[in-house]
Amino acid sequence: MASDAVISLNKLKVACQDCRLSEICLPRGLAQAEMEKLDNIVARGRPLTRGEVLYHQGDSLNNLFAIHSGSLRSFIVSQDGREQTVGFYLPGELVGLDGLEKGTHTCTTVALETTSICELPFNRLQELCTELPSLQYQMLRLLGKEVSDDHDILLLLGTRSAEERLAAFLLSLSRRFAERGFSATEFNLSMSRHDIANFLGIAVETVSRQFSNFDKAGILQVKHRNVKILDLEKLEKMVEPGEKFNRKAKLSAAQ
Amino acid sequence: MASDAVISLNKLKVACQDCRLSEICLPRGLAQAEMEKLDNIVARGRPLTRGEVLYHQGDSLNNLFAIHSGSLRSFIVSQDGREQTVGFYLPGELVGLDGLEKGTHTCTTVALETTSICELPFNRLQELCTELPSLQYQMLRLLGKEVSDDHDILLLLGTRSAEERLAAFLLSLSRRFAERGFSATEFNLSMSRHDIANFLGIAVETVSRQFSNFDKAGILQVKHRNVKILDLEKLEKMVEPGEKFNRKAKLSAAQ
DNA sequence: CGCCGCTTTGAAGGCCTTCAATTGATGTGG
DNA sequence: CCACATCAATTGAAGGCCTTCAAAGCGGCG
Repeated sequence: MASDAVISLNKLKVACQDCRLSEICLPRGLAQAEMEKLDNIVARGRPLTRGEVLYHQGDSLNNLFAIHSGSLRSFIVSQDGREQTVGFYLPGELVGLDGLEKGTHTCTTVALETTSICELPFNRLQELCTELPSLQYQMLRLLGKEVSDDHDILLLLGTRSAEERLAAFLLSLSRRFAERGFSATEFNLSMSRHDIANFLGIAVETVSRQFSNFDKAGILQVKHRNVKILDLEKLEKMVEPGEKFNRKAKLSAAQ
Repeated sequence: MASDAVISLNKLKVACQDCRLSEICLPRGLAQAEMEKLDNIVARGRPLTRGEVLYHQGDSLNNLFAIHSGSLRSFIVSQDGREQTVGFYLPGELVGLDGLEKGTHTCTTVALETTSICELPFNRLQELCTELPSLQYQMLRLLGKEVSDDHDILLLLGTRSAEERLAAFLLSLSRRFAERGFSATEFNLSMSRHDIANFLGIAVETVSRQFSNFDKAGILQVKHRNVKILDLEKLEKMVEPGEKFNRKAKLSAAQ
C-alpha cells in the first residue's frame, strides 16, 4: 500500500523504499519502518524543465529538496550583480540547506535539464528528526558533507590553476556519476561552459582553452557537451601532482 | 548549584547560563531548563596557547567546540601539500562541523592566540537534540550558517579582486567584533598576513600592498596587527560598488 | 535557409605572483 | 642591557597566467 501512488493536491506521493537512490540519499541508514514514515511526508510535483527555478534567493524556506533525476545549479548574486555558482547537484543529493540559518534561501537554484524533485516539508522533516534519531543523524551528516564539500571548493578556488580546476571539476563529476552507476569516463555535461567557468572562478574562454588542451594532450575527447575521458590517471595527477606531502607517503617513509 | 564550578578529570564544568555569549552561541533560543541540560554536557579544558592544535585533519570527531574567548583558524591541506584556510572563528562560534559527514575531521584547527574552548561531546549532544527540539533547530541553524558563510567566501574567491577581498575580510571582522560588543572600527588581528593571504587566495605581498594602499588612501590606519578603520563607508562601497543590481533598489524603482 | 546563441580561437593587456632585498619586531644569550 | 639571530612584514621589479576584447565556427531551430 505504501507503494501505491496517490495524487493529492497536484503532488505525487512517492516511496523512498522503491527508489534506487535510497542508499545515497536522505533515507540512507533508515530501517524499513522508519523509511515508511519518511515516505509519508515526501511528495513530488511536476518535473522542472531546463532553466526553471526551484527557489529564488530570498524565498522563505518551506521545503528541502532531493533530486530524483536530472541536475541543478545553485548560485548567489551579490548586491552589485556578480554571480557565483556554488554548486551543481546530481540525483540523490539534498538541496536547500543554505536556507537553514535565516529561514530564507541565500541562493537561487535552477534546473539544468528536465529534473524531477522530491519535496520534503521542512517543519515535518524536523519533527520526524526528533522522532527518528537515525534520520537526525543522517541530516547532520548531509549538512556536514555540504560543509566539507564547500571547503574542497575553497581549496580549489584559493590555490589551483585553471588547468587544475577543470581537471578537478571533471574528476568530481566522474566520481559522482560512478557512484550513481553511470560511466566514470563518458558522460554528458548538463551545464554550459559559462556555468563551469563561473563555478571555477575563471573566464569562459579559459575553460574552452583548457578543454582544447586536454583534448590535444589525448587526455579526453570533448564534443560540445559530451566528454569521454581517455586518461583518468593523468587527470588525477593533475590535481594531486606529487606525493611528497602526502600523509600516507610521509608515514610509510618514516617507518 | 549549577553555577558551582567543579573540577573533574581535568575538565571544568561550565554554565552557558552565566556566559554572555549565550545569545550568539549554541544555547541561543533555549529555555532556562533546557540550558541547564546543555550545561550538564559542556566541559572546558585548559586554554589553548598560540599555535596549539585543537584537532587535526583525520582525527575522529568526538566533540564539537564552542569558543569562549580567543580565536581559531581552520585549514585543509591537499595531498600535494597545498594549504587553504577555510575560516577564522571568534567567541561564540561553533567549530568542528566539518567532521559530521565521515566522523573524522576534514580540516585542522589551531589557536591564533590564547583561546578558551567549550567542549561538547558529540554523542551526548546528539542525544540531547532528540530530547530538545529547539536545540536540534539551533544545530541545524548553525550548520546552515556555516554553509551560507562558505558560499559567501566562494563568491569572494570566485569573483573579487585582491582589493575587494581584503576590504570584505576587514568588514567581516568588523561586523563580527561589533556583534560581540567590541569596536567595529578598531581591533587587533590575531592572524598573520600569511594567514590572511592564504584565506583570501592571494599572495602575502599582495595583502601587504593592499593594506598600504588603504592606509595611503586614508581609509584606515594599520600598525602591525592593529587596524583602525577611518572610513567604513568607503570600505563598504569597495565590496558593493554599485546599486544597479541591488534587489531593493530594483523593487523600489519598479513601484 | 538563415538567424542567433554557444563555443572556440587569436591577440593584447592587466593584475597578481614570484623573486629579491630591506626594514622592522621579537626573543635570547652573552 | 645590548648585540645578534630569527621571523614577519614591507617594498620594488620582472614576468606569467589569465582576462578582456574581438572575430570566426558551429549547431540548433524557427
